[in-house]
Amino acid sequence: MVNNLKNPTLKEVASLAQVSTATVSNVINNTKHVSESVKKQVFNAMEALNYKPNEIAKSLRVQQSRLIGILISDISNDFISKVVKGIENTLSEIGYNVLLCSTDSDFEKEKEYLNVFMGKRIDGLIISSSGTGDYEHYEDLIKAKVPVVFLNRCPDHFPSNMVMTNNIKGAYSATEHLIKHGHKKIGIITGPLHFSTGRDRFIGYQRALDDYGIPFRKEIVLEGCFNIESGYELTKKLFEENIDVEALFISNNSMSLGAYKYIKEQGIKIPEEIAIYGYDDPEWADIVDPPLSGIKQPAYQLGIYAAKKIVDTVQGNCTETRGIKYLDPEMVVRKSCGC
Amino acid sequence: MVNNLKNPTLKEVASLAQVSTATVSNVINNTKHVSESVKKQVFNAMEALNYKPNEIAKSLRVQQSRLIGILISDISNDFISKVVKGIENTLSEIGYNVLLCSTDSDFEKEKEYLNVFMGKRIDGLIISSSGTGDYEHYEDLIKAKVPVVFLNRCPDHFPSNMVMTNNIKGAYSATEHLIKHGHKKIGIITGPLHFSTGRDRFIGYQRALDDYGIPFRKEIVLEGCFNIESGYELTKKLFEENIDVEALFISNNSMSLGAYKYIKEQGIKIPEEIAIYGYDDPEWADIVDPPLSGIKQPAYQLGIYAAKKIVDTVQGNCTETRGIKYLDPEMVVRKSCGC
DNA sequence: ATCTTCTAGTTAATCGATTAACTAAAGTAT
DNA sequence: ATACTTTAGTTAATCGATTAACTAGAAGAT
Repeated sequence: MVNNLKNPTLKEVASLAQVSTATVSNVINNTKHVSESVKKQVFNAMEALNYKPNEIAKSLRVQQSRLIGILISDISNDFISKVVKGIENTLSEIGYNVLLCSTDSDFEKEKEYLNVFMGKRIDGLIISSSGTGDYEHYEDLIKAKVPVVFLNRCPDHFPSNMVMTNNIKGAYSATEHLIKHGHKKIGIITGPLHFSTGRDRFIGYQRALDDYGIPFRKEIVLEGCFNIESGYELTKKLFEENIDVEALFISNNSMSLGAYKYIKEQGIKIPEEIAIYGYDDPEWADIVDPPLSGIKQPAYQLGIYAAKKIVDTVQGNCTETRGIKYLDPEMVVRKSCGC
Repeated sequence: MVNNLKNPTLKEVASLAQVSTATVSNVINNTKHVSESVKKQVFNAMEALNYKPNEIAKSLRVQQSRLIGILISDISNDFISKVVKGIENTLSEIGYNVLLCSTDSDFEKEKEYLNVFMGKRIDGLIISSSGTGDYEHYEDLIKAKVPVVFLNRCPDHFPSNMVMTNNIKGAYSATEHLIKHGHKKIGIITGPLHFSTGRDRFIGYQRALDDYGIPFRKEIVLEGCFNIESGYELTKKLFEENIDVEALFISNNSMSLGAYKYIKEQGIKIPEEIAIYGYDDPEWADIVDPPLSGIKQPAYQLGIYAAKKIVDTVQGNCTETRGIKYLDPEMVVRKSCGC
């Protein structure tokens, strides 16, 4: 009797079907013509043994793992998880799988993961991470010629393709909208300015002020981390220090949540006492009071695009090495801005 | 010169260090005593070539992939993504990696993924999925002796370990709390009753009514899917059909969001016109008006526990085959219930 | 009838690691 | 001095697939 604990091998299938291993392989992969009768024997043998090809052995031989790594800072972020969903759905359709790594923006962890990725011989990598803006550790990837696509947060001088939303444009629209409501004293709660997301949204904000002739005031730029706590603390600071501001542009979903938390606690009125325009369009945006106006990023689409791009690169159908694709964000106007 | 496009192999390291491949392997894995001088030669050679062991080759030889599959319905769900984060963080520390598959509760997709998993020879699998309550397709896993841990949604008669929150208890507490507010007409918006989560929360609800001598009324049980749309539609139905209800227990975060959406739209007053207790504790719970009372599940902890369990099983340190671990949910009382 | 081409398969090397079995040299006990 | 252990390494088989190179027989061309 066949050993039940071990998976049957191609060799066993071959011997049961009374053909060579080459023939079995050719049947499975449709790589050479095989007569119908022999095919049938092979299929029968596969069926009888409940054979499942060992993809590890295949990977070793053909030198590709069919694995795409995803390096992200935090899978539990609303926006990121939608991106990942887009990536996963797309890749699985093309026959690739996702190796997920969540770094918590920890530099050391990120470095370690890169080594794991190289060890597992991933075919390509999608990166939406990096806490510090320090990118030396990506050098190894470049050396090893691992195809990389950067998503949303992008290092400046890197021979890799990038996919991102047009953050400058989005932030510009939000700020412009507040200006059109008649506000001149518009503050910003921003994430780290060494992230491209943080920086670009800040630039959009600045540019809108500039275009409308509103002088830039350094004291109403509040920089923190892209998380709930930071949103809360900076809003608190704003009000406790009585900073002279009528409206606020907030740079991402988590920070908006934090801001709302403080504002609700204190019973401050939106938009009367402070008008708000956020970035991102979290699912809770239309059930809070007042509903949050935001800049909706096409998260799922972003994932799809990144997935397609990395596969194209892996398969050599994409010769571009520093292409930047911008997807446009969308204004979702609700009430928090004063509309 | 060494070919730069290909990763250096252990053989190349061996030849540069002028030792056998066995010795290099022993140095890397610390499997046999090797003299300091030889060790140094080997390390130098590794360094010089920038050698990274090929984990695929290793996997083939030692017959383990160090890969754990995760089969989930939707990574963009708030609760699930936290679970996944817990799993990933825990596994990566023990040297395992996560192969992520999101099924959208699509039965065919799930079947396909199981095949992919078997092909990739994952060492173990964590499942929190299955749309239909149909579990035959897991048979193959059992046959192939792939260790499985079920998370949160669990089939009834399966020789696998399970990790879940005590849904009955959580739902009981929520319902009991509404009863103690003096309500007798308490409806439920529930997910599919063929999911163990749906069913157990329903049971908890029923049991609480029973214990307090409140007669069960079939017409105030509204069953739908665990998503926003369903929460919205069922709430709409409730009010449009003028069903006689003072309070509502809502079975998960997405459905609560949908309910709030409808209620806000219609300007219905919570808790005066309808008191609400939800399941889950989404991040927006305390910024909506009134803040949502909920049953908080230890999502991250659940992930940690499942990860540890699957590794223990894989490594043979866990002989249990049908252990069920319940983690307790926690009541978070805010204002929507009437407090 | 002879030579060429085509068809349907087989044989065996290969991918890059691990590891059981072996060996030569040095150390130790009697 | 002899026999036994220990030490520090090597040799070669192995994991399970793919695939280039080969082969025997049938078909087709002249």
